[in-house]
Formats: sequence, C-alpha cells, structure tokens
Amino acid sequence: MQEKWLKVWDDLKPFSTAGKDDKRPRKYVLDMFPYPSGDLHMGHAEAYALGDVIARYWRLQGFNVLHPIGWDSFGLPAENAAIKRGVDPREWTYDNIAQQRDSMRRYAASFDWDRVLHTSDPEYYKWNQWLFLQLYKKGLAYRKDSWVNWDPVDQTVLANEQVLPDGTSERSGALVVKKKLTQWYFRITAYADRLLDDLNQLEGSWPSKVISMQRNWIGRSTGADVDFAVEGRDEKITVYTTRPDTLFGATFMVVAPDSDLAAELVAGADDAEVQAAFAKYLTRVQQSSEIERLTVDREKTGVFTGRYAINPVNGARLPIWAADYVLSDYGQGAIMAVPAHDQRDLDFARAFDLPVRVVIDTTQPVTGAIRIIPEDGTLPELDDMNPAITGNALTGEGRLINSGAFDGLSKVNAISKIIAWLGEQGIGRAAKNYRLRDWLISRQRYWGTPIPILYDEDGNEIPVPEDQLPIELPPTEGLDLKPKGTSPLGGATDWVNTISPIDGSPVRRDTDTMDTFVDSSWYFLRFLNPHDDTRAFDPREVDKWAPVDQYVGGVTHAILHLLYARFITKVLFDLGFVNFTEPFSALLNQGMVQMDGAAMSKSKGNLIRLSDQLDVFGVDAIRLTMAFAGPPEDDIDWKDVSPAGSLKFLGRALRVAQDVTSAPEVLWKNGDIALRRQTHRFLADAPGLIEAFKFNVVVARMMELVNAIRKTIDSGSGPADAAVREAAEVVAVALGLFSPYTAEEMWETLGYPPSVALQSWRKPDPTLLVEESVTAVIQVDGKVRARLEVSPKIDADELEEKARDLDAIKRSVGDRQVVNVIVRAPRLVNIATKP
RNA sequence: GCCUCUGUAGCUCAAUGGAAGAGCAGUUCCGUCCUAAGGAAACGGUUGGGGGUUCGAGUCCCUCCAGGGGCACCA
Repeated sequence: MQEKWLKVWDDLKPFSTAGKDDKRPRKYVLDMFPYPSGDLHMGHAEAYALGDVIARYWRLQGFNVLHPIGWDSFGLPAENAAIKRGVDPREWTYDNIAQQRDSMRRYAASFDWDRVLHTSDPEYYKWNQWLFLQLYKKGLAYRKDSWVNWDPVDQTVLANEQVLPDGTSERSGALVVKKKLTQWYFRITAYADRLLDDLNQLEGSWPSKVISMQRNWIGRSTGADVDFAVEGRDEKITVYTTRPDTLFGATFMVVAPDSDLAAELVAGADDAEVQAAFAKYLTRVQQSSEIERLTVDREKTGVFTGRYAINPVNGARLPIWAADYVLSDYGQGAIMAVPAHDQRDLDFARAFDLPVRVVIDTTQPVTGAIRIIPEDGTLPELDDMNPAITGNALTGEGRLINSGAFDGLSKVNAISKIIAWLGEQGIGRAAKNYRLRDWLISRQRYWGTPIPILYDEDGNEIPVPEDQLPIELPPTEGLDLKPKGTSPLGGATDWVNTISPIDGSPVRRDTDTMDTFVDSSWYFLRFLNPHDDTRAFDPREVDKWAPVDQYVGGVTHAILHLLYARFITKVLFDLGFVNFTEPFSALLNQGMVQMDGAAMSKSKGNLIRLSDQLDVFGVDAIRLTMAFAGPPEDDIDWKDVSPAGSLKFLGRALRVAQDVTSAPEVLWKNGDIALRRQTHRFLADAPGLIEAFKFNVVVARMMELVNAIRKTIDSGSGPADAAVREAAEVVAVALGLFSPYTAEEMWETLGYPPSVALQSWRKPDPTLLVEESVTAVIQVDGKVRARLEVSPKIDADELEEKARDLDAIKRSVGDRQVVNVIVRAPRLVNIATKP
C-alpha cells in the first residue's frame, strides 16, 4: 500500500508549489529544518506530523501552500563523527541527509521536494558569506578582544545563548570556562530595543512562553549613569543604577575585578599589600567556574582597592572595592553600593563590615509623616527592620529620607527628579542597559561557513569582494580536524595564504568558521528561490511569500534561533532587502515526546525507536497518534498514547468506506438527516479547530463521525443511504490531513481517482446546521425542573409563557413570589423566587 | 525567592456565564472450533479544597493546595 501511493504522489506532485500564474492565495508553512544527526526520531515524527496537518489543511482550503524542507547540515556532530571514524564530514552528513529524506518521504510529509537546500552546500553558504559582508559594511560585524565562553571539550568558543544556566555547554555538556580571545561579533545589541518592542506585534500569535523568554533574555532595564569623582584620579568613574533615588544611601562602590578599571585603580593605590591581595583575588575569580559564580546563596567575596570615590550629592567618602558580583561586561562594570536598599550590596556590606545608610522609609509607603533619620543611618524606633541588623534590604516603596532637598518624595518621583538634577549638574544622565550581549559568531572548527575576511601583513581586515564568493572550504585531506584550540583550517596553508584582491600582496584568510545559527537565521528566505545563483533571494518572491505565515518547531529554539532570525530580518529590512520586520508571523511550538515522564535517551533505557513503531503500526497510525495525543504544545508521554487504538480506528474508517454501496452520483439530499447533520456540523467546526491547533479534538470528532456512520449502516438506514457515502467522503478528505495512505485508500474505494489531497474542504450546508428543535431548560432558582422542545427561533416572551404554563413549573414555584425571570431564548428560562 | 500557565471520568482532552461531554482504555454481552478482528450495551464526576460575585460558576474574583514552565548576583 505504501509503495503504491508513494508512486502516485511522485507522479501527481500534489505538494509542489504552483507556477507564477497561480491565482490562489498563498500560505508559507515552515517546519524548522532538521540537523542530519542520523535517522529521524520520535521528535521529528511529531513535529512533521503536526506541520503537515497545517500545510495539508491550507491546501484543502484552496491556498497555494509553500511547504519546503532542507537541512541545517553544518555543525559539530558531523565533525566529531568524522574525527571518530576518520571519514570526511561531508560523507557522514550527506549520507544522513539521504536517509532522513527517504524517511520523510515514506512518512508522507507533504514537502515540495524541488526546493530542498543544505546549508553545507557552497551554493548556500556563499550567501551566508554575502550576508556577513552586508553586516560588515554596516558596522554590524566587528572584531573585539574579550572574555569569551570556551568549551574545553569541543575546543571552541560559544555564544552566551549556548551556555546553559548551570554554566555548561548546551552541546557538549562540559563546564564552560572563560578565555580572552579576539573574535567576530554581530552587533545584535544595536537592535535590542526593536527586538524587545516588536515582540508586542507577536502577542497572540506566538506562544506567550517564548515571548516572555525573549523579553527576559533581552533584559532591558532603565535607570541612570552617575559620575563619581575619585581621590587622586582625574577621570571620574561612571556607574549605572536603576535606583538613582537611593543615591544618598551609597556607602561604598564596587568595580568588577576583571575590568581594566579595577587594575588601574589598584595600580594607582601605591600600596603593595593592597596590590598583592587584589592580584590574589583576581586569580581566584578567573579560576572559579561559571557554575560556581552562578550559585545562588554564595558568600560575597571581594577586596578593597585602596581608593576612594566621592558621592557627588553629599560629599561622602566611599571606599572602592573589587568584587565578582559586579560584572565587567554589564552597564559600566562598576556600581554604587546602597546596602540599605539592595540585597546584594547589603550581603556584601555585612560580610565586610561596611556602613548601612537608610534613605527610604518603607514603613509608610505613600502617606504619613516623614521620619528624620540620624546621620549614622540607624533607625532607633525601627530596629526590627534596620537592614544592618535584620540582613534584609528595604526594597519596597516608600518616601525619601536623609536625602537633602529630595526628602519626602516617593520613589518614582525621586527617580525622575534626581535624574533631572544630575543632568543639570552635568554629573549624570538617564541610561538604559540590556542583559543581551553581542552575538559571538566565530568558531574554531572546520565544518562551517568560512568567514570572508582576509588579513594583510599588518593584521588589517580586508573583506573578500562579493564577486569572489563563495570561499569554499578546503578538502579535509591533510587536515587535522582534532580540536586543538585553533581552527583546523589554519593547517590548510595553501588555502590560508592567498593574495590581496586590492594589490596582490600576500594576505591570510580568517581560519574560523561561522556559528551555524547564522545559517539558520535566514534560510526561510532561501527557500523562495533555492537554485538562484545570482542572489541570496529574489525580492519579488520575497514579496509574494514572506514572512512565514506559520512556523512550526520545538521550544528548544525559543531564544537562540528565533532571536537571531528576528535580528537578521530586521537588518535585512534596514538594508532594504525585505519589507517586513518579523520573519515568522505565527509560531507553533510542539512539545516533546517522552517516555515514562522523562526525555527519551539510550542511557536511560527508555528510548522508543521511531522505525520500530513504524514497523509495527505503520506511518498512518503513528501520525494519527501524534495528532491525537493532546494539544500540540504539550509533551506526549508515549506510555499514555495508543498507536494500536489509532490503527484500529483507521481500520474502522476504511471498512466504513468499503461498506458504502451507493454510487458517487447519489443525491445526498435524500440521505439520513441525522447523519447528514453530524457530517455538516463536522465540516463547519473542524476548520476552526485546526486553525486553533486543536488537532486532537478534530480527531475525536472524526472518530465520532465514523462511529455514527457505522451505526447508520448497521442499525439505521443501511449502507446504500446517501448520507453514508457523504459522511465517508468527508472522513476521507479530513483523514487525509493525518493519515494520508488510509485516506487515499478510502478515496479510491469510494470510486474516485487520486489524490484525496487535491480535494477541497467542502462547505457545510447551512440549513443542516440549524436544529429543527432545541431543548429549552426550565429552571426554578437555578435548578432544572422541566424541559421543553421548542423551535430555535422562538422569542423570549413566548418561551417564558410556555415555561410558566408547565405543570411541573407551577408546582415547583408553588405560592412563592416570582422576583425575576431570566430568559435566554431558545435554550433557557430561569425563574427566581422569594419564599 | 519572583513571574507565569495548568488542575474536569482510569488516560488524553472538550464545553461564547446557561443541561457536565467526547475519544481511548477498562467492564459485560453478541460473535467465533479456538484466538484475533468486528459489533452492542451499560459503567464511570464533590470539575484540586475553601470562600465570594451572580437568578445561575468548570468558566469571573480572592485564598489555600498540587503540578508544569520561565527568570534568578545584570546594579
């Protein structure tokens, strides 16, 4: 059965995107493309089953649907496998692709096979290099020397986004260490505001979880930069604070120990003891792992730098400390510490016995008397909440005290007033900061896109001219791919050493390759003209198809891929290449397939192999099981689902079609009215359910419909009834979304030529959707006392009259007084009484 | 710790503030030499607990309980 239909589909090509003169409205349905790491697994099976329902549905609805597939085929696993087995990564990669492609075809995924792309083809990564150069021209790609995340197992740097919250690499699982290197970055921070603000457009069409994760990741905060003079130093130190209202409460200052500023301050301290202590501390900080640094209830550590700053608002002398709870790459890498109103500063102050000065009275937040606190910051009548004693910083709302001219102001008012005052004095200004850092794209590995930059003998950057692209990867022969901390491409001396396109002088190529997230940040545009070797994408095709109408994929990419793709889209918008700013209009995140409540893995011994399941139950039953298992965004536990049940249902559906004895020409209007009503109710309801991704509900409704057909055949008007044929045809078309093979069999059995996938979703007959009569519920004091069969068009007065006329109601009301009658014609009457 | 989502039949889920439902599983029966397929019937509920708003609450509000997810030294 499988081979038969695969051949039919190959011939008919029901899913290739139609030509230019196609007048149908367009839909771009995109499944996240896979990484070719072996054959397809259960997770792929779920994702592609769900994406396929959507793509096939829009086709039935008369849309010209673009549903392409490709492979994200650069990346470390290929290279690691190549090292292990001594083969070329190309071989491993393209073998796996061939296998996955064949599996997808048998899985009946409705892809347009004429648009396949692989990111590891030079025809693709040529345009990756082109994209890099566009960013370079705009100053959005740049090199800098910085502390980077280093994966000691894969021997490469990682983007911030690739480091898990526990400080390990998302890929190798190794503890990430910090290393100072010169690397290429994309200036994603320049787009931070737009990436954040444009999330509002996606509200409602993206999962709120993904939106909130992106918001958190960008992490915008607003506050002020404040300049502090330093004793014995001409230059001021600028700190960033979100709480300028607590400026009068600053009692010390902290700088990041790994910052240039810290080193310079200590060097100028002219105190050997201080310098020795600092050097020791710095070493310790640099050796501590990320996992240690991120531990929550960690003791505060730090050293005094030997220097003092002056608080510009009150002249207080503030000792400057170096401590690793201040990060060198956020804000100014230095803070003013207000221990009374910041828990971290308070913890530090208590550890090193630094003063605490309360400047906000949080006891009477909005109204009430202003307390005047003595200069030493103690609150005699408030000992039970004095932060220095309780260890709890006062972070709530309140009024300013101990703050000179600003006393009495509320927190919000004080923030704006103090920022304004700082501005007038020229010692501060409003400022914004982001958690988001620039995107580090260099990787010290072979299997990726070469960075199209040359360096002359003085180390100056020379971008490769666009007409010289692609820079192809050199063959692996003679190269040592083993991780050694520098790119394997450095060993390809003939490749590295070349001549300058400007003056022919000797130059060297950049030997790093790009993060593969660059590849996937724009691939959805390449699908529009995958074979065009004159440009990355055709603006006319982009106008026609993009942005993607429906994107389908796992929540694992909630930050990384989706953020990068959004960023690149905005860059392309600014460069005039596309006319939209968000790449994916709607996003569906499918859950994961689990076993016994845990992710499946070989090591846990709970791995369910897709190929085994397909062997036992077949493609149709597995696809149906995936759709029926529950809402798509929920995880599926394979022990809770029943592929055997799905298979049983498919058999029932097919037998129902086989039982039909009427001819295709039979007149439906003569059919059994009850079955026809159910069929048309299904036709009316299913589209809304599918568009809301409630595939499981559609399947349940389809099962009900099949049960009803069975009943009509066996104990109703019989197999020759026209309604039986009509309902079976509707089931065949609907089932085509989920279980294409069985649906084609049904369609053929019913006497039609292939393919059921080319059918249209039938319009329900509105006269069959209106009930002839409905049951009205008659309540007395909210309790059901009687029922009435009435016309659906009955008006409220008539219904009330009929209801009150019922003996059961008269009895029920008795001699109590009727105080209110609620009538919701035609469904309900409720008579409220008073004894 | 903070934010957020979800608790409905054994399981997976429905139900514009208006009769608590479906599918699957299980049970019984029919069928069959036996097994399976297939068919029929019934069973299954304090809608997590408590309070409130309402003529009327699974649905809205408050609170507690349980689970999931996200964030968490970013000044």
